Amino acid sequence: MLEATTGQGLRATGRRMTRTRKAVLALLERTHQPLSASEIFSQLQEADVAIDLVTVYRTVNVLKEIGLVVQLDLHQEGQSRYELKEGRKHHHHIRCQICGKIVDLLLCPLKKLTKLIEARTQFIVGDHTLEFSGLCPQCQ
Amino acid sequence: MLEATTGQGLRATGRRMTRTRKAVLALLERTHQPLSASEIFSQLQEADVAIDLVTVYRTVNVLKEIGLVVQLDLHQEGQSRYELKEGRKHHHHIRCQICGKIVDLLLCPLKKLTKLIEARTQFIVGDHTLEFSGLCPQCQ
DNA sequence: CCATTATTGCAAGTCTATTGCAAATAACAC
DNA sequence: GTGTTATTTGCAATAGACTTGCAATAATGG
Repeated sequence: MLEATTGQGLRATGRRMTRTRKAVLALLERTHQPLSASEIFSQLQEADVAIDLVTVYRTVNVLKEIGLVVQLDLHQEGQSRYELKEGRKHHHHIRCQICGKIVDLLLCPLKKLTKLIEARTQFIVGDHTLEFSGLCPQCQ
Repeated sequence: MLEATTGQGLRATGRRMTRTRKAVLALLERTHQPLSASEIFSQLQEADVAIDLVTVYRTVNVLKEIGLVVQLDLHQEGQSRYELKEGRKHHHHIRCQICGKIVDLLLCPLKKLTKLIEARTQFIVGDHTLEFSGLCPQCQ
């Protein structure tokens, strides 16, 4: 059982662990692709979990706020995707331009670069987005 | 005068250099920030150039297709921005989370990383997005 | 200048995501 | 378990970015 589904993080912020939130977390747990809100919606429908698309949006936002879920804005997709955080290290992704498959890149090369950018621009760097797209082995 | 506004790139693809396309190119030339479609629209209105928002969208798409303009998807902005290419080197940006100022980063550290990703994932890498956000010197 | 064909403006539509509000339900005290 | 209360949900409506259909307009080539 996911630590998350016991609801500590939620209750600690005055929120409740509900059936729909459990269902979204469980779906994200058994899915190994970052999912969009509409994908979460339709996959839960197929699994006979009654949930409104609006509730999906509200749920992923809450899960993001309490740090259980990460929001991804992949390269020119026009929609956000969500994946479980679950103590995983910060990482990036590559997405196949043809079949849409998304693969994790288990690295982030940007720590040194962040220092360099801060020195050059005088900004304080807060966050970054790094996403690749290309052709996966099957689609080449 | 911008090379672009003479229209070779357009005519070479069976397209025409029109007053509105010139106006969009000229605006992008004199503006040193990447602009969104709605910003292009409103700034042209202020400059008394009659143009429809729909035409702005179609124009930036054409300019992107013929390679005069680059489309940026900045970090969780929910809209695209456009900047002139004009022979400039591929580069990335940092955006202030408070005032929205966007500064060019005149570097791209990803050539070696691209090779590494191709070796590890067997993808052929086609493109990437790398955008930073943070606090600019004035907003700190 | 004329004919052809690309381009524009307007209206309507699509898609992602958000908000208001009444009804449902989880958490908690008893 | 029962009841109370605040959170959460579903539905409808709305917002914002962007696209499409189509008739009217305007740029090019002869």
